[in-house]
Amino acid sequence: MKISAASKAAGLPVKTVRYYADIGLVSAPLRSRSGYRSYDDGSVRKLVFVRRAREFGFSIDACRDLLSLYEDQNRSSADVKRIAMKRLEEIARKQRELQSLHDELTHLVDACKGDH
Amino acid sequence: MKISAASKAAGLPVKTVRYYADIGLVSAPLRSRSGYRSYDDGSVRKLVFVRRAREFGFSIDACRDLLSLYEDQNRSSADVKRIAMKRLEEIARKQRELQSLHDELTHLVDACKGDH
DNA sequence: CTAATGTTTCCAGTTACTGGAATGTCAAGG
DNA sequence: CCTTGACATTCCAGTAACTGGAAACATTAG
Repeated sequence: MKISAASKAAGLPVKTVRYYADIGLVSAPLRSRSGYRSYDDGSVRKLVFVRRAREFGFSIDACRDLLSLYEDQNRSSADVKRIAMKRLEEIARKQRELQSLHDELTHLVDACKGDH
Repeated sequence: MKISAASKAAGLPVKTVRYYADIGLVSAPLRSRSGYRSYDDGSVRKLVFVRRAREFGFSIDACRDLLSLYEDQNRSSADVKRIAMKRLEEIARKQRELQSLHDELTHLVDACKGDH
């Protein structure tokens, strides 16, 4: 799969996919003879994961940590769990905050139902 | 309320609060004799709103739009509703994406319950 | 009164892209 | 076979939204 197909599948701009490869976050597993990046399903899954994590404010470094959970077989189970749990707490907090934002906007919309 | 109290109440760094004032997103309603920014509850509420919106990837310009909903009395009710509804759709989408992220991490944690 | 802490402005640096130029590759049509 | 157009490459510069730090003034605590 060439870069534009991968970028489409991941929901990221081509530029960003190339950038992620440059900084060593998610690299294409190989290059074609002519130098084109060639992505497989595994790397696309990683790109999707990074896109979601980034959309919720996780830094590139945090994404690096999270991706390493998938890849580092030497990491202890407890270690993996600790990192993942910490992120889950953040996500739960973000979910609550998102709900507040949602409620505030809903209230705004409801206020428009009347006449004001 | 001076800037550090406002920043604490809003959950934003002092630097960021000052930055938001600089770019005219959320300004302190007045200055003390000595030039200190003086915030009231209304501006703190705006700061909290912006913090939440920013955390979910709304741009500064999008925040500007949303804040104007609170302030522009001349804006038509339908107009307000249209903008707010559009943002609500985005929020709903983000909620679904956040859930996917949550599920992926939960799966990771569950996989660690065993032995691997 | 003095020391510590808080605030100001200003300017430079950082993170994470994003746009654009110059160049190379490849499949399809004439 | 040739060329045209879409897609790829690298490299470098620019942008958005902060973030850190210096120099100077204000306020408060002891």
